[in-house]
Amino acid sequence: MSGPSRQLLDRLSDKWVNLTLNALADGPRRYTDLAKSVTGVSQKMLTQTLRTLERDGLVSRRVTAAVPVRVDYDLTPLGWTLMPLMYAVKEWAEVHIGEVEAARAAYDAAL
Amino acid sequence: MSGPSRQLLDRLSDKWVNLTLNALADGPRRYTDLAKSVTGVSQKMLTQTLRTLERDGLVSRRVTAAVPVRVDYDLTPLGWTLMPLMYAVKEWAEVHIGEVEAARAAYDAAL
DNA sequence: CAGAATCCTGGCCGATACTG
DNA sequence: CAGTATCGGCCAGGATTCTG
Repeated sequence: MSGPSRQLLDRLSDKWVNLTLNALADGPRRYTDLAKSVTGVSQKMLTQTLRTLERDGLVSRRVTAAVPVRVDYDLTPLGWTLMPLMYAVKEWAEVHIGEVEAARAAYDAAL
Repeated sequence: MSGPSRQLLDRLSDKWVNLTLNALADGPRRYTDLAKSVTGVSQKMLTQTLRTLERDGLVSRRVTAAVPVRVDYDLTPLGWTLMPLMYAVKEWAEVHIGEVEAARAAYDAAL
């Protein structure tokens, strides 16, 4: 595998992409809400991740003129086709973390 | 989401994990074969990725005494439960790269 | 063949300050 | 509120060399 789709896979493997997409699974979220629900993300990385996802057509950005301004992010139809896969990976991690930790313990004990 | 399963998700989001797991989808592979089929990976990163996957119980490492030595990597039963998800993500990238590139062109044109 | 060990650097990313 | 801009440290990871 190489070429453009390989670069896209690299992007999907970014640390914050899965978390951001999953945070949008329940519908539109405001910027500050995302910052809170994506644990550990810095302002810079959240903005950078959202910009990239927007440019790639996975996320939409809607600005509501007001004081202060309001910005809502949402998954696009294309983004929705990816979300189940991201969710499945996240779920896999939660379901199998116990087995992984057991494997680590066994591996470390064998040193 | 936070805690141990979050760390595991971070590891699954590593750049080389998806590619390495997918390279093992068709059965056991030798180290050098993996180095060739995982395009762009350095020896250091391949070894590091394989070690981590082995420690996490996703990949097995079998050494055959010979001159020169032979090492085969394979998915464990646990690794096999994750593989379909990694494959689906890789497939998604290949199927939707066109739409993503179109979205990028549209985004850039709107500047 | 399958790594281990070392050195070194680009760029990722957090922290901080500022703004419409 | 939702960002942008800038600076600097730190380390991921490439290149190289060496070995069982």
